[in-house]
Amino acid sequence: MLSKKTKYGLKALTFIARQEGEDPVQVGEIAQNERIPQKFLESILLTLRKAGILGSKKGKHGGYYLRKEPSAILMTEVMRVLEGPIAMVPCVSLNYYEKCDDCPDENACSVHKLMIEVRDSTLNVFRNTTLEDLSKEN
Amino acid sequence: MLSKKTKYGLKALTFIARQEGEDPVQVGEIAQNERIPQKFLESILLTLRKAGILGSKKGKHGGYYLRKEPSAILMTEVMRVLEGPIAMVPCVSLNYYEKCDDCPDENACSVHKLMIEVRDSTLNVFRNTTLEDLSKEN
DNA sequence: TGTAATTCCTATTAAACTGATAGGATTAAT
DNA sequence: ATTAATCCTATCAGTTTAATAGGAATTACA
Repeated sequence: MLSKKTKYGLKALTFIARQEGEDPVQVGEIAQNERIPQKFLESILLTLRKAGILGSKKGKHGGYYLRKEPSAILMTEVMRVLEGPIAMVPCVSLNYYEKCDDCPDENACSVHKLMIEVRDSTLNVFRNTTLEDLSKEN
Repeated sequence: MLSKKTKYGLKALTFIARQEGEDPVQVGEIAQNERIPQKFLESILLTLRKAGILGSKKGKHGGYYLRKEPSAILMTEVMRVLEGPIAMVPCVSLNYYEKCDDCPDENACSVHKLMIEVRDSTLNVFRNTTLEDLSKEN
């Protein structure tokens, strides 16, 4: 399941991308338009900022803005920040690899084989989708 | 993340498939060989039986066996039984569709678009993988 | 210089889910 | 009968998720 955190985060990024060129976008405005609990959204945008995807301006008239062009923001990056590893199993993760304690031989493991395929096909989608793609109306 | 339930279930099915042609395979044997907590595995195999993937024989010399050829058991079926919907979001699920309460227009939703692509690519893997594929010694 | 508006940070919470265990009922072979 | 297996229900501790609360820090601007 996709967590609400990720869902909200993606919606917020899309919202900001659609405003681009103007002033920073405020959490309150996003929350209202996308029907996201504001306090929850605050913490999500903070995460995206710490990950370097968003920048922020504090104080009155503050808000959030993209650090890169929407076309330069890949879903691989966003999903890893919000949802964590893309692989469904650590023993198949590119960025967060971990050996299974049970499995004696990874290459003989049927789950391992299957999960590599799932990872690759999902990765293929995320690598070929940018925030710009998400932001297109239609 | 793939649940342990699914991971254990897949390993167990693979184990049974590799024995095929002989007597029913006992939970204890699978548990030992695959290092799975036996009681937990019992409940998993029960689920697979109720879903029609496994058959069982009770009492002494009892155990579990496949109801179909390994080559006829698709990962779509197995994964749905063990892990639930393949889609990461209900509004994109083929078999368990549910509307989002927040989203006013599904077709305008950026998350929706992305998750359809992920679903399709994952589905593509599961539709083209059978238990026979998993069971091949590499 | 003060006030309002905003991000930033930490802590807490209720509910759900996960992984596992416990105990015994039921069934079948010998 | 006895033994060995599946079947079934309940329970539990731990983790995660989604959300809330409260206020500190920062900035615009009158």
